[in-house]
Amino acid sequence: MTLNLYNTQTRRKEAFVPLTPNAVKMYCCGVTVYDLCHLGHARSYIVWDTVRRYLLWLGYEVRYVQNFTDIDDKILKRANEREMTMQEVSDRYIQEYFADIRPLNVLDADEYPRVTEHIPQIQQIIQDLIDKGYAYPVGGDVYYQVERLPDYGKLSGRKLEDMQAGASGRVNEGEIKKKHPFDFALWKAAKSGEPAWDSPWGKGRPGWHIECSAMVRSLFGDTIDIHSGGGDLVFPHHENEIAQSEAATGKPLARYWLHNGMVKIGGDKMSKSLSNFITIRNFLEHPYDPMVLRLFVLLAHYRKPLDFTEEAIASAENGWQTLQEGLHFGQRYGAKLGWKLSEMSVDSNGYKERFQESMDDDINTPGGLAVIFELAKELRKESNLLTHEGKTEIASEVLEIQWKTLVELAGVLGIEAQPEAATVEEIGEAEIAAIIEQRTAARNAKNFAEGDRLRDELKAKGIILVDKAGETTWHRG
RNA sequence: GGCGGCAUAGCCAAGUGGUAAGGCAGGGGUCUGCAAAAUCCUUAUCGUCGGUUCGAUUCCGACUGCCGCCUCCA
Repeated sequence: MTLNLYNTQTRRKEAFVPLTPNAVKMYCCGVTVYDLCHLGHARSYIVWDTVRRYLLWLGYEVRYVQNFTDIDDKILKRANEREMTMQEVSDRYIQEYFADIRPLNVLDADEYPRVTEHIPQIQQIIQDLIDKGYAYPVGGDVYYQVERLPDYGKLSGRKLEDMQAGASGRVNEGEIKKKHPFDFALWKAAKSGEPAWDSPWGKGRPGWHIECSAMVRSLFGDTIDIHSGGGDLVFPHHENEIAQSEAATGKPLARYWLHNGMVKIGGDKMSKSLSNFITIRNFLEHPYDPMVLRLFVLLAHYRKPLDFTEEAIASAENGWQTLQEGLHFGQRYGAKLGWKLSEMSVDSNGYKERFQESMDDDINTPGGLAVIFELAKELRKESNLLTHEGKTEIASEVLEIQWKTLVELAGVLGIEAQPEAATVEEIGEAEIAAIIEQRTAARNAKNFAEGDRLRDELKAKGIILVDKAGETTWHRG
């Protein structure tokens, strides 16, 4: 089986072959740290984390790097508003990033390079571009000259002459300095009061796109395997990264460009500028288990738009309950069934194969989840039988393999259940037995109202009664 | 204006040239005093119109609708 990934640059699914066998160099565009992360960020990092986990599961050695953009106009603005330094703002929101993203079971990156820590490398690549004639300094700024690169626009599939400058309605002043409207800043001259670094072109700071080019080159070398990010970064950000890096090195920047679809709310893209975003924090305050969000995201294919609705979340929440019951099976019944918890990797009924088949097809997580749900539902059923009937027809070893397969495959998607908390002993077994006895008496006397009342009384204390022929058993809900 | 994407059941969502996974929600039956659990059954001609084909939801074209990007953006 071969992993196929949809490459934005070629607009096709392509067989994934890393530059170095068994090792994957993956770079993901991170956040600009001036505010809390919203559900769009959550989707993006859950998706790329899942790709990373899948590659690991396939046996690749993955080096995953994700940057923090800690120099930016919006950070400066926020710093001024709050009378903080730029670094105080970015440090704060880097902390917040981890506080929000880690609970989603997104693995930490191997490295988190920051722009402010790569100024020399950035200046070096700018100098290289000037030396090679791809960039020009003007009055303290340095611009990339897009017309010098014949294939500028190859990632996003556009031509300079087709684009409408300023179509987004956000054109800055200072346009006159540029030779072409789509030339973009590699280095920006310092304005008074802003943090600035010395450079051959005067005091200033880096432009937005150059950081990724510089950090990729510095950490990985000329070419990486996978470069990922949100679909809204295709143009101009990634297009410009390609322009910079490939002009500077003469080598392809990335072999596979992967982009996730946007999260929508009420039909529109969730974004800062539309002020229609929900932060991860707001969402989890509901409260929802973070796994609900992870499941919601993975229930859709990563490249498609994902509409955030209450109904879809409710659906994910119920689905999570199902998965959780399957995932808890081992904890609940493993010991009782005499599992030895030995290492075994027998694939039962081709579950892993079917899972892999879906995931190999451009990370088709909905297909992978179908397999996971199948396992979880079977285990939930057996769990119910054990709880209510005290027995199951399925051999213990079979259940053990199924459960391990479930845990393994769910884990590939980063879906994990917390161990069930031991229930607080609000009520002793003797007391329960006494109430059951009272209830049995009431029921024998056809006083079902009293019987139901006693059942509800216990239910309120987390005790679920099950009437079977001749006896009533109980378990903690 | 340019580039790109999407349209599948009540909702979410995969997928395939030979009559469509999965999740959520719902309906009906068996069992039960009622529940719970189990179990059986049940809910789609895949946006519209053409074309190619023995046959298309799946390929091609047109149309309609929605969305994203065109120097803030995950």
